[in-house]
Amino acid sequence: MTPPPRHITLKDLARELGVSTASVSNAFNRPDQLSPRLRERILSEAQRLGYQGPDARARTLRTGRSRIIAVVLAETLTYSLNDAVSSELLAGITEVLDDHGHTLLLLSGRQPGSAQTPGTASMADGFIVYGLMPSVMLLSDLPAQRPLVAVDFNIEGRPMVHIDNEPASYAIACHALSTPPRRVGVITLRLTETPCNGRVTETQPWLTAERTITRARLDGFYRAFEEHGITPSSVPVWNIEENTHDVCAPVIAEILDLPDDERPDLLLCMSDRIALTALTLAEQRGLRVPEDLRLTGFDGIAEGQYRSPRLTTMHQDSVEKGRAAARMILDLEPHRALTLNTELIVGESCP
Amino acid sequence: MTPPPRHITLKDLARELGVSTASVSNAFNRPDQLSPRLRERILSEAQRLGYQGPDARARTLRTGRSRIIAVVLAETLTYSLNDAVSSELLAGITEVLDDHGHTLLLLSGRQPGSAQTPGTASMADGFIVYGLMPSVMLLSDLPAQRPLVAVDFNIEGRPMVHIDNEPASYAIACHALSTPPRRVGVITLRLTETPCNGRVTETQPWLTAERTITRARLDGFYRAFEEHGITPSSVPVWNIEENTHDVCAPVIAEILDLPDDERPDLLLCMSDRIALTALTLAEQRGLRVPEDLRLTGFDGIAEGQYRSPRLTTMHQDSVEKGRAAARMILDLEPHRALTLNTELIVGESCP
DNA sequence: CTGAAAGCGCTTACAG
DNA sequence: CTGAAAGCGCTTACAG
Repeated sequence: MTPPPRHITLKDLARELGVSTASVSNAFNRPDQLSPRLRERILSEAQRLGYQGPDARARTLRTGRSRIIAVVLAETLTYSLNDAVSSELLAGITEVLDDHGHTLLLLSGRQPGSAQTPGTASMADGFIVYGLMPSVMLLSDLPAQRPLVAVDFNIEGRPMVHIDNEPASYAIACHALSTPPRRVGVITLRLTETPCNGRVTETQPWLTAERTITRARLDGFYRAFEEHGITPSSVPVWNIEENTHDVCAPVIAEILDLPDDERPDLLLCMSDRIALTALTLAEQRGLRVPEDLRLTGFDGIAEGQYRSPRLTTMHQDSVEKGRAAARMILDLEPHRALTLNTELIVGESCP
Repeated sequence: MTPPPRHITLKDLARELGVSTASVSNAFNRPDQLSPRLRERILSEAQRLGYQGPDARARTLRTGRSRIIAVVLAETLTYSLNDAVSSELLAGITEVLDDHGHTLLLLSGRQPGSAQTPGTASMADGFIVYGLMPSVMLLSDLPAQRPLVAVDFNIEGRPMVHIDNEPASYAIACHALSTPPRRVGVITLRLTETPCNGRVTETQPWLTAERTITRARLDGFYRAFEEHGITPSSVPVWNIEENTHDVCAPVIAEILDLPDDERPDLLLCMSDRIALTALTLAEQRGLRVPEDLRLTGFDGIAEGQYRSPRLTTMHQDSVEKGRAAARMILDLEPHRALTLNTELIVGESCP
């Protein structure tokens, strides 16, 4: 007896059974291409020898399809996995991929490591790109021939899934301004060209609307301000560099610790994460929400609703965004620019 | 002029340049194996022709290494991506993988789709398995020869990363019981053999300690009860089927809506998610925490600390768990059973 | 320092 | 219904 080979292959199995490799392959992949009896014989012998089925690595090279879809995230993977909005997007994507026998590979456009191995990207059959790429991974590093869907931003000539940020922001600002504030403030995300975690001054250049959705959201706020007799340039803007509690907290603290006659009594925040941080810090300072401070968020994440006061926010369906992007990448839906609806949620933080 | 080929390969490039395929391969993979001049010539011609570098699919077959590590999650991907604890684990894993040029593939042991394509798993160089597998994906479907690290449970003969659940639970229960409660209750996760979302009765069979970490945690609670003169069997136990707000809420509501003389004034919860849901529902009912109800959690997720009252909980470092598992799978650390420390966090929910 | 050649494990027209 | 043969795109000893 020879010792069993470390690694049994389809060819080994075919030789063992005295059939061709084609029949073994067909036994696993196209049951209609061989007699049930032969198939049964092949499958049971495979089981006996511990052959787990055709190797995905070889199949992928041969067929040109890996059944892997890569999601390229603009932020770090650590951020994205812990952020409610991108987690929901990923959940929506995986839901559709899984239903269709595909698997998710996570890539980051921001991680230093990714630069070392641009190669792995070429494993994927298609790409879903979420958010604008910063410097590290250039879109041009992705295989140009393969399908690609952009989420929340536009790539010339590529399908896209997004929401209409300007009208959504306009709507929530109008709701908030329907009760006139004494002083309104805005907290933005990634607005300035150079990093700025705090009050935005007149002199700092802003990113263009092509580089950040913050611009479209700010446009919506400004339109509402003007309609309510507020001069946009008179409204203070604070910018947050990363949408996490730890990065938000010092900026929010700075705002809440302003003297009473300077502190806004209405804060329009560009994410629920920011608004929730403001809520916590306000409570810690004994500021009552909404009596002393009204707050609005954006996104409509669960955490903002499973609490009291509930957040007033503009809900976007990130799960559906992910599903739609996945359906397009799998060609289950026509490639196009798809705009999803948003919905105002009125909670107690800004009735 | 012939039209440019759809897809340029290493071989095309070599022919174009009049060099061997070996030199082109070396230009990309082993700079020391050819003269700088030739390398430069190859690289610039590659750029000119739009060749993005050796195809990962072919390289993977040839070398036997994909630089992909699969994480197999016991829960659905949708749950795992939205749960703070597994998100942190994934973040820890990706951090290490990325630093070493590897990429993360997400597999679920619970998704129906996975069963259709057991093949994709064989793309991965190694596997990190998180939590006990339910019926759908059997561990035996994974390639037996490849490295595998188990997280939070034991697979005979395989390395593992976990925490010591019994002593950790004992410690937090002792802290809580140091102020004697009038009535204590326990809320568990996945304790019973058949699904049960609510009060656990005497007759329901429990999963064994090999099947759920809940048993070890309950053992810790019971040891503390006995030391504090409480008969474990007298303590009511409620079980939660899934660690989400929506599944927790009705069970918690049932507990909080008990008549005053039956409602526990101390609830030991097996996760922060459960305890946070209890906190919200208690607040909504005007129950004061900790005066009317003391609560402890488990896990130490950020959401429990960025609020007031902060949760009293047992912190486990899920990020480090992920890092350790990833280091083992990449052979950066010896394969063994690694037990991480836990730390009691005393918040206002149970001072 | 460079090139010719074998082969990773599979799938798929195609012929019988 | 079954089998012989080509080839997916690359890497790697090995010879020169």
